[in-house]
Amino acid sequence: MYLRGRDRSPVIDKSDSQNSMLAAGDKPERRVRADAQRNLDALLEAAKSVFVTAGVGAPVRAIAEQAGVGVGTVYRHFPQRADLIAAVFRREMDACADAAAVFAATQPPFEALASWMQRFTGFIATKRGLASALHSGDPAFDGLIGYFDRRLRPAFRGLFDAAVAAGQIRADVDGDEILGAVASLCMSVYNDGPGHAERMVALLIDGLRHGARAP
Amino acid sequence: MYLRGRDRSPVIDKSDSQNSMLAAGDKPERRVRADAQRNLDALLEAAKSVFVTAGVGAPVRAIAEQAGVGVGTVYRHFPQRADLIAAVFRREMDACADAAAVFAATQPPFEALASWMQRFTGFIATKRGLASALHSGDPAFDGLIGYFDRRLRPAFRGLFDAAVAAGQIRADVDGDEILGAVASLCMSVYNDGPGHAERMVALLIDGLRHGARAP
DNA sequence: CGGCAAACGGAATGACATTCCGTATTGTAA
DNA sequence: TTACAATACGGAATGTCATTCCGTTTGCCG
Repeated sequence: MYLRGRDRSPVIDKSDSQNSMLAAGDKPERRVRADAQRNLDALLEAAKSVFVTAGVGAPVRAIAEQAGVGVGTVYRHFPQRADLIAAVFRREMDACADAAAVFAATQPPFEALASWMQRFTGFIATKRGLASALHSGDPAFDGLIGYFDRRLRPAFRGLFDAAVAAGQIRADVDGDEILGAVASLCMSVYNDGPGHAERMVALLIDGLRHGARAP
Repeated sequence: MYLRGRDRSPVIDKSDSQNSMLAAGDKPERRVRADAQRNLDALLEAAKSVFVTAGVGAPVRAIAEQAGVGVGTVYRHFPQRADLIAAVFRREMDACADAAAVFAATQPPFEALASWMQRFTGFIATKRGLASALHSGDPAFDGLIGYFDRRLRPAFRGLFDAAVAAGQIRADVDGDEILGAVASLCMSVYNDGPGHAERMVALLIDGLRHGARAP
C-alpha cells in the first residue's frame, strides 16, 4: 500500500557464456553487446566501492557517476535499486567462495581455514546494512539466503573438513554452526565497533584448535 | 554522506504528569497545552494502527491524515520520522509491560505467564520492520534495546519467577534466555509465515512445564 | 475580554527512485 | 566499407516522500 514499484524481472550476468556451440540449429541467442557487458562490470565494481564508503543506502545517482554511466543505464541492467544491491552481494559471495579454492591450494589445512574465515569476516563486515536489507522484506533479496547456503557453505565445508581430517582442529563441532555463528557475530545488533567482529572470530578460530587430535 | 537530516532533539510524552504539586516555589514549568497533548495521543494511536496495516515504512503524510492533523504537527512532536516510530514502540512496550501486572493479579502464576508470553508475541509479531529499524543504525533507535531491558525484562521476570516459585514450571532455565529466545523467534529472518511464531512460543511454554516440581 | 506564547496546517523545498524518449553504438549483412 | 536495425545510452522529467518554513489559529493567564 505504500510500496515502491513492484513487478520485478531479474537480470542475469551473461559474462562467462562460453557456451557458444555454434553448430546445430538453435536460435542465434542474441549475444550481449560488448559495451553493455563493460558497463555492467563497471557498475558492479562501482557499486561495491560506493557501498563500502557510503553504505547500501547510497543514491543510485552516486553509483552511476562512479561508474561513469547514466542512471538510465543502471536501470537498464537492474530494474530496481534492490536488484543492484543483491547482485553486488551475490558477486561478493562468489569471490569469497572462490577464494576458498586458492587458500586450499596454497596453505596447509588449518591456515587455509583461518585465512578464509577472516576473508569471510571482511566480506560481511563491509556490509553495513546487509542485515537491514535482509529483513526489509524486499523480494529482490529473497534468494540471497539460499545463495549463501549454495555458495559459501560448501566452500567453508571443504576447508573445515580438510582441517578436521588433518587433525588440526577438533572434530566435535558442527561446521554449519560455526559459519552461522560467524555471520551472526558480524551482523548482530550488538556489534561493538570496528575490530569487534574480527576479534570474536579470531577467538572462535583459536577455540577450534583446542583439543585437536594429532594427524 | 548520503544521510537524511541529522541532529535530533528528543520529545517526551508529558501525559501522566500528575506531579503538579502546586505548593513550593519551583519554576511554573510551562504546562503542556491541552490540544497539544490531545494531538500527541491521536498521533501515537494513528501511527500504531497505520504501522500495522502499512508497515513502519508508511509515509508521515498518511499518519498525519489518520490522526486528523497536519504534517507540521507531526514534526512539532517528533523531529524525525524515526522518533515517531521509536515512540510508538516504546508506548507498546509499556502497554505490554503493564499487562503483566493485570495477568498476575487475575490468573494463577503459570496461566499469567503463558498469557503474557502470547501477548508479548503479539506485540513483536505486528512489528514488521522492527528488526530492520533496529539494524538501520538510526540513532533514534539507540535507546530502544535499553528500554526493552528496562521495561519488558522485569515484567517478564516477575511472572516467570512467580511461576517457578509456585512450582508450575521447571526451575532449571534462565529467564533472560527465554525472553531473548522468544524475541528472536519472532524477528528471525527465517520466520515462516503467520502463526509460526505463536507455534514456536507455545512449544516453548510447554517445554517450561516439563519437569516442574510440585508446589 | 486581551495579549501572546505555543501549536497548527499545509505549501514549499530538497533528495531520491524510477520512467521516458531522443540520441549514440554496435554488430552485421550487403 | 557503408547502411541499417537492434541495442544501449544519458539525462531530463516525474512522482513520492521527508523535512522545513511561516503566516494563522488557539489555549491560557491575568
